[in-house]
Amino acid sequence: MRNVLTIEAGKRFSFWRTVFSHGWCALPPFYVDKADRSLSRVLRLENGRTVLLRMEEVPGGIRVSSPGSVKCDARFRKDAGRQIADCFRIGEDFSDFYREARRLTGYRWIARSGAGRLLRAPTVFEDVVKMICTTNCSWALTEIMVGNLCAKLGEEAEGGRFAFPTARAIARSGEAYLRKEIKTGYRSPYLLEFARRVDRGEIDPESWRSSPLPTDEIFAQVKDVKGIGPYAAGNIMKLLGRYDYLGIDSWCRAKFFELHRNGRKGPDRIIERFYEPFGKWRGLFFWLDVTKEWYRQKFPF
DNA sequence: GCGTCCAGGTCTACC
DNA sequence: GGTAGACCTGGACGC
Repeated sequence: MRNVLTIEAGKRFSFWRTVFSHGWCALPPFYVDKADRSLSRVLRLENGRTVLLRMEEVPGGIRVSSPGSVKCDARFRKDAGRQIADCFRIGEDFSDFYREARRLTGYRWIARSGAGRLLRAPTVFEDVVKMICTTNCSWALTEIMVGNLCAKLGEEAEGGRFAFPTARAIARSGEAYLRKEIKTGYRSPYLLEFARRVDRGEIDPESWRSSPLPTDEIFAQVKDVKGIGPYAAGNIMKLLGRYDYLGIDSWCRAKFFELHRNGRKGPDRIIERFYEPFGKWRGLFFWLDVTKEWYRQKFPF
């Protein structure tokens, strides 16, 4: 294993809080190795090559190493460093969020622990495809769908691991193939249409991360993708760094009513009203509220 | 082992 | 604008 890069992340950064921020770390081409205390990921470089990289926590940052024979020049370091920093949201400013969290009783743990960064893929395309694969099914089925996408349509990297497929690879696969081999079921035409529009350049999801457009306009563009409804769009917005939407699913809904209404159920507008005072950070406060116990349960060490 | 039912989020048709 | 039904799969359950 060869050290290839160290990414500075600052004092407030928590590697494992970010890795276990939600379910993405369990979906290929991310791989958590609890025994090795590392997160691996297959990256597609700008030169078209795919590499498997291993990431581990070091004080104030992330150490990146490679099990393979990657040419570790300045161009590689810049490219891989940018992609990994993007996944871990290193450049995102959370100071306003932490200031708000410190002000609120019951939420001070957030600033103390460095929670709040949600792990994301290097590309918005991958995040959107994965989010469609989380809709209307169990998590086990999501794992099957994403696993098949990588293993059957992604490019092979070192160690028998696969990259996430490109828009072109999905676009060329066909609906029958997606249904039969990838097990994406009725979502197949949605995935196909999205991949084809991206491949043809009709939509540019990557521009959403840096877009100066108001949040509601980006939300409308995200929701314009077939197969993306309020839940999926709200969560994609969080991965774009905009936290105005809650992205409520059945699990979060049940957890909220368990935490705040002694299990008494009600309509979603009760949840929306509860988080309205949290302003532009409400989506993040909502997510951290319902998943507060996750970290203690999932943290491997 | 087989059949049935249910959960999960979004789309479309209909009122 | 609101609602019902269809979409597809895995898992739970009963026989």
